[in-house]
Amino acid sequence: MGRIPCCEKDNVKRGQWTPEEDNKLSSYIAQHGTRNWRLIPKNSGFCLQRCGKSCRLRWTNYLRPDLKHGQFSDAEEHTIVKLHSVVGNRWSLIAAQLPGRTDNDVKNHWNTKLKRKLSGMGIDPVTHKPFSHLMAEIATTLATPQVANLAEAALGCFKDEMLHLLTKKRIDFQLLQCNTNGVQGNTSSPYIATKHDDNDDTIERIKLGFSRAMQEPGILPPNKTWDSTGATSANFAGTCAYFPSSVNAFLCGPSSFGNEVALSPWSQSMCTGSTCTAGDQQGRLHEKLDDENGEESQGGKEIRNGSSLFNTDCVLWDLPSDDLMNSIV
DNA sequence: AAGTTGTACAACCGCCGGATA
DNA sequence: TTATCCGGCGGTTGTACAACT
Repeated sequence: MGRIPCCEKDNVKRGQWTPEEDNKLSSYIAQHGTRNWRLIPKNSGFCLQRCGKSCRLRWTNYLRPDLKHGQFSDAEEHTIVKLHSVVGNRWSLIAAQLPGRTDNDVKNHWNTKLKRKLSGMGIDPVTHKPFSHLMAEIATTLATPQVANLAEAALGCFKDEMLHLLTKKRIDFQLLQCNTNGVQGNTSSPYIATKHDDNDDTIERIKLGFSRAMQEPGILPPNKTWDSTGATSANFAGTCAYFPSSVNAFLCGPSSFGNEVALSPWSQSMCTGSTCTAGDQQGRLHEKLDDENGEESQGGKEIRNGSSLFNTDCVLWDLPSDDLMNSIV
């Protein structure tokens, strides 16, 4: 029963393709097409010691003559972000809307650049919503004791990033700001003064502030439904008041949502490693909550099947392209 | 100059649904 | 009918190179 294997698994070459191998593969496909990948390495005269699967990947991601190999244009990036807000990580669907780009190209570009850009703007790259919006949404669904746990868990996620920021050169910028114009507060601020010697204490202060903010009834009404259409920084102003400005830049995001995205040196830098991971976790939680509420997300069945996928007027992510395309780093 | 860290991207891995012997 | 393979997909890893310390 079944089929014969596509190749001898222990007799195939792996790793980088050589120009000679590329030439062999291209020549074969030029003559015979791409009908049956498993036959390509076997066919006489080509002697490609590659798995058929590897041949297919090499062709579709690199050798295909209709591929673009240059940098992504602003328009392409904007398209990727918009489509990602609708269909999520369905790279093949997104790539299908970008002639000459492969799903691998799109995926790599998203992971190395676009995701960071969004995070740097205070937007969760998974849900395409402001981080602060997500935090508030999650908090409003929980009872007060759970909020304390949430604060603990969230700060656990953020701790690495916080430590990084509080101990690296970016603190110098903050100190410089304080010394030169005094806008950020006086230099005796306990948050600013803890440059190297008091990281744990700083984290504890942040955690305490976060817990207090989340449990403050006036700030986050327990049963209040977040208005996604009218959310502004005012919704979170009370929460932000508990933190030093540098922490607010992260927890509370840009000065206002939507069209005005203020990119402080702090918010710009908060987009790597654990922060993005935290965002992912929040995004999944948000999706889970939506599912439990019986709401079919934009990535639902009709989207997944969808030939009419991109005819939708539902653009969840609607920042001006200039804001998006501004380089963060 | 050497070591470290960050970035970009090619390639691989494992899973899934459909096809096939 | 069923076991197995193929092709496609998304996630992850490996590596070369650049930038930084």
